Amino acid sequence: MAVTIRDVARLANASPAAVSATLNGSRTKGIRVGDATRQRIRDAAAQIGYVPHAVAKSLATGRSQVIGLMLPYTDAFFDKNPFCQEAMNGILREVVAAHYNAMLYTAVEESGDPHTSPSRIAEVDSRVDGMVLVMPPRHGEIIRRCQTIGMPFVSLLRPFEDGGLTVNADDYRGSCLAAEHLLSLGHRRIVHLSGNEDAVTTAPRKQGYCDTMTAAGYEPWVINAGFDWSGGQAVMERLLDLPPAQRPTAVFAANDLCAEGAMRAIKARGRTIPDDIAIVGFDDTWFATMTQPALTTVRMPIPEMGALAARMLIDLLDGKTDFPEQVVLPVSLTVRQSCGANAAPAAPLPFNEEKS
Amino acid sequence: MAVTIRDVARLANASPAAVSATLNGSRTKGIRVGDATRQRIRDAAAQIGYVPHAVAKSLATGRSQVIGLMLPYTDAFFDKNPFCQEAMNGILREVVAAHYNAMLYTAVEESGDPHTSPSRIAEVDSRVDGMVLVMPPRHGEIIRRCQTIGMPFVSLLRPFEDGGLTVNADDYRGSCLAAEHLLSLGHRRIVHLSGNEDAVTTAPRKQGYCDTMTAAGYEPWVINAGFDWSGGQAVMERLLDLPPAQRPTAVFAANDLCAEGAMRAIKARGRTIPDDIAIVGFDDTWFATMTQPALTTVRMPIPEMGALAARMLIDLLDGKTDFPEQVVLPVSLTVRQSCGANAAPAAPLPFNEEKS
DNA sequence: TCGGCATGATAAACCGGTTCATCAAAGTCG
DNA sequence: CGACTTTGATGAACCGGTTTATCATGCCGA
Repeated sequence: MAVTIRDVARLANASPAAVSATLNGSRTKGIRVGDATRQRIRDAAAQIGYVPHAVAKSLATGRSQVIGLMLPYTDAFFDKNPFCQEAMNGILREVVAAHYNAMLYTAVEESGDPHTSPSRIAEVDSRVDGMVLVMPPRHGEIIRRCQTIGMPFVSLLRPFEDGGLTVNADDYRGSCLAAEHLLSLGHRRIVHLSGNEDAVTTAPRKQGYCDTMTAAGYEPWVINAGFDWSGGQAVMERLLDLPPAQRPTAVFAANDLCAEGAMRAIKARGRTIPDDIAIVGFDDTWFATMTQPALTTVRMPIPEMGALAARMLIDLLDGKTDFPEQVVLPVSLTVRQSCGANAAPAAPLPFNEEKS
Repeated sequence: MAVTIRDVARLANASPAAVSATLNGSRTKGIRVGDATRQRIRDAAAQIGYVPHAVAKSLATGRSQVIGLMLPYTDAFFDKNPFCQEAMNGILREVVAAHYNAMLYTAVEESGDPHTSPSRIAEVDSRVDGMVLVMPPRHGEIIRRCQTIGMPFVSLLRPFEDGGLTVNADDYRGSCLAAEHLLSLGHRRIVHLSGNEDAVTTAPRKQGYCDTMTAAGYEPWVINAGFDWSGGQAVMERLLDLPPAQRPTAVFAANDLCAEGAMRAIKARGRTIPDDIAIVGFDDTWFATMTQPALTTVRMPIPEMGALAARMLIDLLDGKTDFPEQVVLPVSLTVRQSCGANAAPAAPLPFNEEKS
């Protein structure tokens, strides 16, 4: 049923070798094809609708032109968090542009079933030329597997210590920006809702906040809330139970989602944002514009980070070696309404704006 | 470097055929292996860490255990709309459970570059056993390609007329539910913001609304706004310019995103939802719980639809044939605050309603 | 006229699995 | 005991490409 290279060869009165060389451009090694034959082959291929068999080609060449995407498969990330979506978007842009394809792998959190999970990791197999690892759980295990079978990989959002090429954002600096911003608005009792303990971003985000607070002469105040919004909500509810004098006047959440949870708790108590409590998030995913009020948040260039990781992997596969092992992309602060720095449209105070 | 089946055979003092039969369970046809040999082979394989070469296996068997996912690659869908994310989530759940893998394809809206797009479609190739088409643009073209090369496929959210197996939700019925609900709340001037003209869901959603309104003796009122939130916002702004007596008292948007846009416009004018204008959306993606107030919307079981589509494809690949060509899943109305039917509780509880 | 060389082309050996056809040995039955 | 079946095992031919090694030819200069 399928039309093979030998069919084309027969029709064009040529050899399979000549067909292969012709259809793959002239980058073939030892095979020379004359112009006349070349033309006959092209015509024949077009005539019978020849399409190369990608699997056979892959077996013969040892390259598949496919890169694997390893994503976490938990509600908090894959399902509900726009982060993965945006990262994937950036990755795919590069992958498609480089004429590669993407194969999806999902890493499960816990290997309760000792059969399933190792087998899924084992599937880091001959079908892909390399891997982009988007902060999968059990990252070390996966990396070790890649290393033992010689699979090239680039990690997105993972600690350098695990080895390999990594792309990260400057979490520490981002936290400094957020804390400095809130301090500059006059806040003193600023609480930081920190993220999942096992995430690589949690420690530097915590540290940046703590260092900034301490340097300014104020007490750091950290409560773990996780990356999910329910965590932010639960923690915020407890904080609102405190007597007013001990209550925070500002919240710096580890995450946009967590910030949203906190905002819900605040609004549910009839408090207003940013007047009663100011909020700053982290990530600047697309839905940070959708909260009420719109969320002031630290901007990570997520799609760009994904694109860069993919680009690095593809370069690596093409034999390039002259790039840094660890890339840290800069972050910035996107100021919207939730922090109170921007006057709300209903009550503008245009004369108070100060540049500094 | 790589360890092959022949290495295992040599070490175990057996033939490649025996190794293949042993490691693939006993579902092999003509090859019989004794218990002793079987054990030797298992030991040998474990000892030298044999991992089957998926590409070679694929070439030999003609099956790759990979299914292709064709997704639209436009901002409105892939980037900003949780729909694709949720559908993908459902699809992946089934794919992984069936020990398949997923390969990602992106369909671009317009083939401005005549080179890129056909080649991407041509990549519906030997690497996948079947395709799940998630409402890709230029659907007909892709389907035709699948049909000519005999690639099995299942479509998600596409017209029956294009042929093949399809999974849809009952858009028409959903619109009826929404319109009936608003009518029952006493609304008469209900405007429907309709979706992208080229989307398959647009017509039935429009129709359900119109039929319900007409049947109740009221004038249908449809304005095209598209699926993006900016469209909803722009249209709503124009509507708010109308004199109060002509202004709609309720909006039924084709989409949660579109509904959010409309809500923004309303809130920006200082109007309140649902007291001044009631809102109902469509889809019930996760962020419908995040709007302020929480959005009343028609629930499509998106992950379930994705899972079903994947399940159908896998069944098809396994040779089953006894299922309907066209599946239409039921929809329901999720009543939250934006329609005014629920007295707005001060404390929203939307976090727990993930299961239904 | 002959060696050297560039050109055009091909047969055959891979890549790493699966599976068909064949065969030896052992067990079963009349 | 001979015929027949079952069990255990294997060599070799696939799958559809790529690539190496080899060869035939024509052209050049000496």
